[in-house]
Amino acid sequence: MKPSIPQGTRDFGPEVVKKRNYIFRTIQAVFELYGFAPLETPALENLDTLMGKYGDEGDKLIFKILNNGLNDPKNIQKAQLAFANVTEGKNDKNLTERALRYDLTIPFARYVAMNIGQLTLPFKRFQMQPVWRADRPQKGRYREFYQCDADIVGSKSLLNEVELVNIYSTVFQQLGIDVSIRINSRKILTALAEVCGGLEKLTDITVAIDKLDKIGIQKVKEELLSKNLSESQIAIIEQYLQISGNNQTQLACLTQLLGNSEIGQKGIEEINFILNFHQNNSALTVDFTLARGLNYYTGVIFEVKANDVQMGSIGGGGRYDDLTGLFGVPNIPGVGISFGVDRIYDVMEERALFPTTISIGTEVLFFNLGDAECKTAYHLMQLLRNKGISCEIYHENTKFDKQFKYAEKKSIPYVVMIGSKEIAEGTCIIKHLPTSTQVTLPQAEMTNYAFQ
RNA sequence: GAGGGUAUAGCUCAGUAGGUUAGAGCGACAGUUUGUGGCACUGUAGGUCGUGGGUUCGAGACCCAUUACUCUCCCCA
Repeated sequence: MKPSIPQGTRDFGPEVVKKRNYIFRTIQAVFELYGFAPLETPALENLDTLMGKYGDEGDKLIFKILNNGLNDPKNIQKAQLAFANVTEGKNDKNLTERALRYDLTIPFARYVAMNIGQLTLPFKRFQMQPVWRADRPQKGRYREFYQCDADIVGSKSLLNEVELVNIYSTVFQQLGIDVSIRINSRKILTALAEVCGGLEKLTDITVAIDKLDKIGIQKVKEELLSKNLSESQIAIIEQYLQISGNNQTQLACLTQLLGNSEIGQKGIEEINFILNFHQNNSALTVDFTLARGLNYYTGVIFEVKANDVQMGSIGGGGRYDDLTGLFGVPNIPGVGISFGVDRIYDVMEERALFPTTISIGTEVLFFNLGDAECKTAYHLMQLLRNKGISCEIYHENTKFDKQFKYAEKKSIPYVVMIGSKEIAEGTCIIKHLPTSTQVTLPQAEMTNYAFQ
């Protein structure tokens, strides 16, 4: 049998894991710096928990897990009936009642709803775990990928949004990725829908205008036309989409267009509040075409894209006013952001942004030059390890050539050579491979040598 | 869910209008070199050309099917 892994999943080799961990470490350190506490939830959730939370398209992409014991005689009939239901597009508990986590936000909401009595609000948590989507894989899109989320629940304050923007800026600055953080408010989009065709058109409108930079104004208009919007309504949307200029100019134009709408005004105020805190943040730009697919957002929404790289968004998030209401605990507002680690990795790889230092593993290789020599070397090596220096000893007594090549291949900068001559003298040779220089030291002084 | 592309050695790929024993570079291994690697030279190993069928005197190449991978659209991190 030819070994393989499922489509859209990946193995991560040692070098890749080191680089990924660098990203995780960076993000986690910033999360902690801003006062977020860690949380982990199961890979599996009850299907009920997830269904209906991500929109119709989202529901289709949830990986469902087949129940066990379907072949048990007492289950067979139920299973067959259930299967018929499923082929009609419905879910049936007799066939599947668990699913793989689709994102980290809904499981978090579920956790908050279950533990609301124990939590001190506002509750700030971060979570870095894989999620699964039954999507067709392509560039920058995987079926298993990691998200790093930070959310705050139990606070309506826009200060939270301000903080989240700061987290985005800090992380991407530390990683060296040049990004633009786009910001909009669902309230503004709602106001637009109120003016053009009513709230039931909100999704159609947002989906269409979200594609503007991809398909152009003409195609967007065609799509809106096909969704039964009138010419005059489309004209307003076109005006809306043509808003341009710097952040202040755009807001001024928008106020003219939607300022009469109460909810529109609120949206504009929100954006203004955040911009005021970030006057010197050139990465932050308002973008009224930003919509975001997940339909639980109700307020400010974010999306982060790497500049000058052909890649979908590498982060996103927004405010949701009543996510826990879905689980029976109403009136807990929340806001959060997410980092797409896998795409961030791809961007950093493409841009060669990983520091070279993160790939260093073993620092010192001890040569194996015979039984007695090996024993001496081994004890010296343990002394070095006790000082926190990572060491290896070559696994067998073979010629220098091989041992050098091993060190070179693993990018081990130092080798320590102890042969019969050194044993007799009580010395050792430390050689630095990159510079091809070496020193001979008494063995007792080796642990004081400045390996670096 | 819809539509493209690719599949030849461990890796990256050649392979010309179908014609004899399927090639290169890199890598691996061995030697030149039994206490000093990277360089160089020499040599060795490694492929039922994704799988199954068909056309043909003859198929890596052409046709059909199938599988895997990859990209685009929808949607999304």
